[in-house]
Amino acid sequence: MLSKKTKYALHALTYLGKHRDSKTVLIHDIAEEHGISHKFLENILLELKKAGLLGSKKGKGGGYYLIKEPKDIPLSKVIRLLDGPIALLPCVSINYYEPCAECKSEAACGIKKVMAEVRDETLKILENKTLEDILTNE
Amino acid sequence: MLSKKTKYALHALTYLGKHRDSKTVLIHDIAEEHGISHKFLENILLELKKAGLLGSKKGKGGGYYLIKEPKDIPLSKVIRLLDGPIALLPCVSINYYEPCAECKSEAACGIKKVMAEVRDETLKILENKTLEDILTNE
DNA sequence: ATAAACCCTATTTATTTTATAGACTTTATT
DNA sequence: AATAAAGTCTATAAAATAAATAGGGTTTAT
Repeated sequence: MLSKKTKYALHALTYLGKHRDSKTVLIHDIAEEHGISHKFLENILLELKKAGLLGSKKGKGGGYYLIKEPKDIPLSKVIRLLDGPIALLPCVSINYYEPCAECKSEAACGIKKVMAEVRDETLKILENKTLEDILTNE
Repeated sequence: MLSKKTKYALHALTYLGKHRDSKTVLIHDIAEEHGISHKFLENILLELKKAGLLGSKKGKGGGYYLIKEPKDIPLSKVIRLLDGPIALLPCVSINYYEPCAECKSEAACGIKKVMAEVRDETLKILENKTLEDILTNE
């Protein structure tokens, strides 16, 4: 399951995607729309900005705006950013690799082999679905 | 990512799958092989038993054994048992459905729609991969 | 000058996961 | 019958992670 962080990020991105005509959108408006804590959302939007998905304008009249095309924001990107690995096991993660303590030989581990396949197939799905798909369903 | 519980369950099932010639296998042996806490593993095996994947024999000379064919134990089953939902959001979970607090209308939620598709495709993968696939890779 | 809004870091609180403990039951063996 | 080995069950503690809060800082329109 996705963390609330990621879920809220998706809601925020969707909201921003729907309001691309406005120059900027206030954290406050997104938070209110979904009943999310303003401060919590603030941290999330900041992360999305640092990752290059959002732009912002400071000061009075400021706010956030989408900086990328919705079709160029795959679910895989958002999930990795806020939740971490897509792989089901650390030993098979592309971006967050770590060995498994209980595994004697990674080379001979059937679980690892199968999980690498699962990862590849899952990745196909999550790279293929983008914010655009969400927006066309709203 | 999978919890350690699920990961250990997979190791245990793999171990049991490899030792189907023995009548029973001791918790102790599996725990030692993978350096897992005996007591923690005990709880996990009990769950697997209650779910009908394993059989057991009590008392001296007792232990656990696989009760199902490896090909009839899909990853989806093990994951659901120990980790819960496969879906990325509660509002889209088949076995653990819960509404999302921040969602005004589930019917009109693009995130939900897309996540339902992701769930379906993920499920295909996880129902298709079984303990047998792990065993043939060991 | 002021107020509105994002920026940044740290801390606290809540929740979940992981691990441990211990008493109970069953069964093979002597 | 006694004993020891092994699974059963429930509860609790410890650790880790996620969620939320706090508060001062910076920028900018008016």
